[in-house]
Amino acid sequence: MQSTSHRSTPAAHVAARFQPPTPAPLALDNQLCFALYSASLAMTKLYKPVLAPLGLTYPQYLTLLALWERDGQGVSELGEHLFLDSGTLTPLLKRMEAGGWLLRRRSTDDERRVMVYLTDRGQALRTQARKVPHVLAGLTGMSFDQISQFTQRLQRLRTQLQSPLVSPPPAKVQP
Amino acid sequence: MQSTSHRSTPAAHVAARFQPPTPAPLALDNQLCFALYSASLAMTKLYKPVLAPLGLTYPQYLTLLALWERDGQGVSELGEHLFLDSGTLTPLLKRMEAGGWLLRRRSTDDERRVMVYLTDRGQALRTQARKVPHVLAGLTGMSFDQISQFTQRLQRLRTQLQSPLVSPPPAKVQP
DNA sequence: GGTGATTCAATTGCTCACAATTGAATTTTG
DNA sequence: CAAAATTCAATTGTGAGCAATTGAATCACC
Repeated sequence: MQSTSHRSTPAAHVAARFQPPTPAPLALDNQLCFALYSASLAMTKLYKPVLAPLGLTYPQYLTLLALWERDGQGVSELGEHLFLDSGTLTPLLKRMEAGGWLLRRRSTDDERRVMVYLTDRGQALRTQARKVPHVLAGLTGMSFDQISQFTQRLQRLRTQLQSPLVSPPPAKVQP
Repeated sequence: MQSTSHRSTPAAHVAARFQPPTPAPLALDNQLCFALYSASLAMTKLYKPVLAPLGLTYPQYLTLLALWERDGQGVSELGEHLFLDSGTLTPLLKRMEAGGWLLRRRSTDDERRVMVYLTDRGQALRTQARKVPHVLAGLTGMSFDQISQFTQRLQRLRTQLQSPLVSPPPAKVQP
């Protein structure tokens, strides 16, 4: 039996283990996207036990970071900072409101907007959270400087991904 | 009204906009975790329109990459490669089976195991997918070398996150 | 060779993440 | 000012991601 690809029955698949070695471009370990994806999942898993005692999930913690930096943001404003949309934030914020971290109040100026305010409890947590980055920095085994540089590189990547280049600029005149 | 923290009523929060500037360690943009998280989301969004014509989601595409590299893996074996567990993979693989990309067959050797085999359709897609990394590389505006280096850095980070260091080794004798 | 521990995938329940749509509020235009 | 377009958050539906549990199959040990 050759390693060519005439295998349509389930039975034939059982022996189907050998195939021409995957050319490097498609190997999982050569994918930037997979390295990013799996590293991000690993980071979430690392944060989980640190945040669980505080009663927070990872995206909820990020939301608090954004609110500690600026209290009283609208939902979409918050979404711009966190790169999340209302479909994600609305239920998340409702859970956080139920948990007593924040309040959601419709703006009096513009009743379409819903403003998000930290409660005293949400404010107070900032003190507790101050050690979180240090704990995590310790867990990564990276120096402060390494972390800072890597963070900046990822921010640049994010920016590039968000405004992707058109590979060959198609000579398009105005329609 | 001072910027101290006696704000318990909703009304008081409406004016609560000014606070002592967040010390750098808690700023969203100084968090490695957030840079990683948001870059990963941005990558997923970039892939979406590229994969949608193929009928694949991003995690499904990663699963195919793993299977193209080695057909006929067990669920947990696949999970080790993708860093995902059965709770994630089982429904994902069922959807992919329903879509005709792969087959799930219980192993005859060990009936606890479920083996995953590509169908002809799943195999055939590899040819189509060959251009995907190039398309994406183009969109990132990074050179092949830059991509490769960044990928390796992220893999190292992932490894570090997965086996975190214990900050001060607690002098613990055997119990 | 039986039994107790282990190893599996599957399931359940919860939380994101996002596309697409809805409906209300606001702004722009005629 | 009234109609049309726009801007909002919320909702709906789908697909992850994972902790915890279940139940079957296998293995280890006596």
